[in-house]
Amino acid sequence: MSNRSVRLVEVARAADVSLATASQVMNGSGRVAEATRQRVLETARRLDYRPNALARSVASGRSSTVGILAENASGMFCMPVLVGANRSLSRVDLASTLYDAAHDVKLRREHVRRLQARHVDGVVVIGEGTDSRSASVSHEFSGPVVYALSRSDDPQDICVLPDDAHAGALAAQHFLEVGRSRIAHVTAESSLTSVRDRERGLTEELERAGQRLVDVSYGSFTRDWGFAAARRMVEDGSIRDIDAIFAGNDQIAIGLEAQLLASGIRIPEDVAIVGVDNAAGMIGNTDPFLTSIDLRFDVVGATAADLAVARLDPAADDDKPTIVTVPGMLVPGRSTVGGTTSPRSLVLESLIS
Amino acid sequence: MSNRSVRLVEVARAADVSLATASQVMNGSGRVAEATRQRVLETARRLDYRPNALARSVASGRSSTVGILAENASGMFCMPVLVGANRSLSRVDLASTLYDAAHDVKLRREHVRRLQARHVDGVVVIGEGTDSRSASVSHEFSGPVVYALSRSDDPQDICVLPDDAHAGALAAQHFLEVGRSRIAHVTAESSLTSVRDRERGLTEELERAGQRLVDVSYGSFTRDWGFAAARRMVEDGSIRDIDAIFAGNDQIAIGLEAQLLASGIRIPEDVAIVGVDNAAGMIGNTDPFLTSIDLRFDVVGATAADLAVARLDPAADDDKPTIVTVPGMLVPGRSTVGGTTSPRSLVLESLIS
DNA sequence: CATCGTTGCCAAAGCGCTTTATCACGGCAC
DNA sequence: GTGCCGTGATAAAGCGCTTTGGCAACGATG
Repeated sequence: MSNRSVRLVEVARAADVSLATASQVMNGSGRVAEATRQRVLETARRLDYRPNALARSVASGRSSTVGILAENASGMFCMPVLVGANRSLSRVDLASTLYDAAHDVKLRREHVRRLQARHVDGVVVIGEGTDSRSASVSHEFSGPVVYALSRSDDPQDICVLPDDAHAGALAAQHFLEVGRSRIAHVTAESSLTSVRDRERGLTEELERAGQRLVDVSYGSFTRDWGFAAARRMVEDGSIRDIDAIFAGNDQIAIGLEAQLLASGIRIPEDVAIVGVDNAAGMIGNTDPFLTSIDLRFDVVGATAADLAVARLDPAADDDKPTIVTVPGMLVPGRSTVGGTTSPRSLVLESLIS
Repeated sequence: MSNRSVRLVEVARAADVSLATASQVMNGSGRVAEATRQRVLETARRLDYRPNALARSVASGRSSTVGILAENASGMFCMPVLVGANRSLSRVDLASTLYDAAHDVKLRREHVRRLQARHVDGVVVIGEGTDSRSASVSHEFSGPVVYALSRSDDPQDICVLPDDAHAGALAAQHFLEVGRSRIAHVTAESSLTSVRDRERGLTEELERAGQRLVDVSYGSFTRDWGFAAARRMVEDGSIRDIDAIFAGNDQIAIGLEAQLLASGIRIPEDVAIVGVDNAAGMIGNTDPFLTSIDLRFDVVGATAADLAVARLDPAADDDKPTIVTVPGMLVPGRSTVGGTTSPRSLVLESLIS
């Protein structure tokens, strides 16, 4: 109810300068004597002046707003990206307006129009993962467009993705650190870039240590595939040749764990397991059972936003790496580091869903 | 790069009317002959005119934007609320700008200022649950402020919350439907409103069927509490008097399940379990093990937004129920309905014993 | 002393749209 | 013919700020 807010012109009047000068003081442009500048700032503070962002926008042509177009905001991975992007943006005093296409092409088009109508300064498109593709909207905007967690179908566009190869390398390093060397990889379709990249990172890092990957099974990102893969390994005895498994994601990892434990194989004593996604962390569980690689989606979002912000400034916009990757982080759990191996832990993790 | 967009004045010129008339056609105000109106609309379409939302805002004083202030966007429950609110808002062509206070009081204050500066038409504050309280910001805005998933500390404010009592009733109904009648309640601190409300709903519904609650244990919303409670029930034999447990949330439910299974009690044959939160659904798992009550946070968000929108219209804003509750929905899983004893359950059982 | 470059400030012209007050016009009643 | 009224359209005045061009005043320069 602090209804009528203070106008810049009132500040100017009170500070005994012109509106123009006051305006220049407020956004540090133009030439203003230090004394005057201070006087105006002081007056503004005294009157509790709040710039009217809207008027500013229409006058300057910039809305100080970045549009966020989520391909599907309900998706599991969207939130951290959104939060990261939002944090970055609010640091530089940019607002973000969210539009959720919810996988609906028609809705997405509408949203693009809305973003245009609102004259957002830039756009961050949030996809659903390394292997998701977004229809490019770059040509529909005059400002910068950055794709987070998705590849645009236009190779010119800037995409920010988690570093899948690095994730694989992290797993390899961790296994080596905890003394494992006979590693298997149980993952999803080999047609997926993320799958291939993770495997590449894993093998390269192993090779650097003079080791090599013992076994690879391609399937899908599901718990059932984890079950099946583990059963196969147990049945054909190949589990004997292995002391660690890098799982394509946490779902697979949980399936593996459950089946292995059921077959009397101890985790991590007999087989250590690392997953990807840090699902436990996502739902706020510290001290997880499963060691997992957090792909740092928040950083992906923040990076995308930062890139958009950087491109906002017309200066020096030439260096254009079109794919930017963000390194992940290994979150240790008892599935590799051991410690109290309570059966409880496993039950917990697998029961959650 | 469809750089320069069409101005309303160009539409006006092309349709051979004045700017004023065109403007009036565009937002249905003023008196315009039907023929003229059609001509203008047709011209606008032909030229692909997109109104400049910013200019409109500054001229009309309304920004067509609702601010969303999240107490902590990273919280598990925020996303669905946000998505729901956003969906509602975009239906009436309102943009939403998100500000995440991340539990930081100072940051929150800054965000409030930003929201003021941007002259948002209304605000939706997103809290962290029925028992979370939000500092009222209603007096800092001239427009409507609605609190979702949180109670404002000013009793005048409008708060939208999940219907905890209804959740309890749903659980009771479900238990009765699947033939259970000796129900226990394992939940968190009895000082919490949500806890008391859920219990009230549960007992009232049971009483309606001539049954009564057999046992209640208060603890906390953690797995460990679920364990402890189950152990106690097993040890003192009270588990014998029970054929179903309503758990305060999914974490407790998981703890219960794990411990009960470990004690050789079959789920759901011996004891059925219902949780609250639908955590499985949240991470995208259909066909969950645990039957759980989805509190419909998305609807909470949508309702909050709708209320804010309704209050936007100066007309008829008098009816003010300050607490609005949203009914939840039971999502059946195998912990009550049984069915295929999936490998997972088997694993769990064999693993424990 | 005339010239020039700085420095500090401001008047005024937008930005693209909304809204209000006004006006021209044709029909209708008297 | 005069007066009135309803209709449709418009000119013009904002909205609150940014930005440009220009103008004094001043010290430095030759």
